[in-house]
Amino acid sequence: MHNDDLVALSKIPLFAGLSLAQLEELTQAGFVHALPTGATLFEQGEMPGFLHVILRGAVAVVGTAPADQAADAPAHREAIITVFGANDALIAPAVLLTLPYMMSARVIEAARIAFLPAQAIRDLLANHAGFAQESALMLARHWRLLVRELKDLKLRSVSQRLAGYLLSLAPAAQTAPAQVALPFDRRVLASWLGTTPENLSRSIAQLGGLGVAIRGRKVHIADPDLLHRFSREDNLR
Amino acid sequence: MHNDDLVALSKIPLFAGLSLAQLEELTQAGFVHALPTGATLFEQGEMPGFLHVILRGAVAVVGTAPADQAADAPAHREAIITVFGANDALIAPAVLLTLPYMMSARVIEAARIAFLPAQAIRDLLANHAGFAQESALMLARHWRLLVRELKDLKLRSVSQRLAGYLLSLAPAAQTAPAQVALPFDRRVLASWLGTTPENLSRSIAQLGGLGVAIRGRKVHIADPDLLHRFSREDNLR
DNA sequence: CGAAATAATTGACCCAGATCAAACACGGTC
DNA sequence: GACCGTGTTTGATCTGGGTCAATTATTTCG
Repeated sequence: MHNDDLVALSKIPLFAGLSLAQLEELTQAGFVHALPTGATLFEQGEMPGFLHVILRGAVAVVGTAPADQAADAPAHREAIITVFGANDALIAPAVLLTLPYMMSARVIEAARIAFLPAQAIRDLLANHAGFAQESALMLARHWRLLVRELKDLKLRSVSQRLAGYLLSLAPAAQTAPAQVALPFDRRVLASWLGTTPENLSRSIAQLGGLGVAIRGRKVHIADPDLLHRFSREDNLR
Repeated sequence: MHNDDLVALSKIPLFAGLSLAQLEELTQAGFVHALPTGATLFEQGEMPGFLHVILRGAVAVVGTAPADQAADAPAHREAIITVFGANDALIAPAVLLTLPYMMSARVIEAARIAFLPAQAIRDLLANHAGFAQESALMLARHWRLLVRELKDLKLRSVSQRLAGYLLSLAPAAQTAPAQVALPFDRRVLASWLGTTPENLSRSIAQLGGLGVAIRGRKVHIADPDLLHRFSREDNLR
């Protein structure tokens, strides 16, 4: 494993408590891969072999509906459950519990990813108090992310979710007009927001009436405050 | 705190690693309340003061949409995000991270609940390796529960979710007809499944065609296997 | 550069599930 | 047993968002 990668890992809170020796032992049997958009890290149902840590890029975690084996096969559906970015560890729960993945993971933005052996991670959890503590805190944060998605899905419309998402891209600019860039293509964005590309288009058009102009991946938000009120977002993260 | 309660707590994996002395210290500043259906444990937005552990009964965790302050107030919506039962610890993430609750908690089945001071829990996380490890494992399990709900919501119909829920009530009876009882009233069930009571009724009627008879809270499943195929559930928990 | 492939938008239509409203079905209580 | 309130079902209608299909950008690449 390259030294830069080791340094990057050591800066992630989850591993910050490890001594250099421990970190080197952990990465001994691990490796780093650069993966292009579209690459699959693992499939739903597989047993986890590694904890994946994203050093750069982004990975979507997608759930796939059990295929219908009826004669009129209806194109197996799938949905992005959540997206992980740089410095995130990918699906620790399956790794820690030694249970099969409930979802598949696909690279959606060219990524550099560390593969750390699952057993070594489990050993760390059992033997390293600091690691266990950081694991708990990380999992707690991840839990809250999912809760937010669940609340969004049950309580807000597609347009509201889109509005909220656009605001989340803008760095805290509450009143001044903001200019942001969409990090993903429409298909990914749609699936993440829990809708279809067609509908996303319509929602984008709808937000035009609230001072949002989107051309390509460039987004101009004329009045963040107005948008925020429309999105009906609670501030709870 | 009553001694029976102490014993009950000590049997929960999360606290199993504590010595008797540590457990007593933890419960020193805590207490146990018996709460009727409808009681509220905490509200969305509040800062957590306690970790709640359910000794008996059940608690629903509900997200509420920010009220619309427009003139035509549209009855503030809310949705059950998940339900916790006996031996579950309620929303450790907010407690561990010292962040406001993202949801409210309401008793939906007469409950006996231990209130453990949040700060004591955080201290345990920092100082007790076994507790930190068990916390991580518990949070990992909870994460997978939410993932399942998210997948269900995005990929399956109300009837399919209902079918899956009914099967989850029946203890592993894969082939033989099964008789189960709904633990909650229709309103709660509907909200949990992500629908309305009216629609739940219709879904119930629909399942009649698959050998499911529901009268009151008694459910008779004539052919669990048929129901299972209809529900299109993957076995991933 | 221009053709082919891919991505995004637009339009027409459909459907699962929500909403509104009314009719029932009960368990309690007196 | 009659009364009342709550919980449940049924019916009619509406609608957000999905699906299908055709069109119009964008890329990608020879």
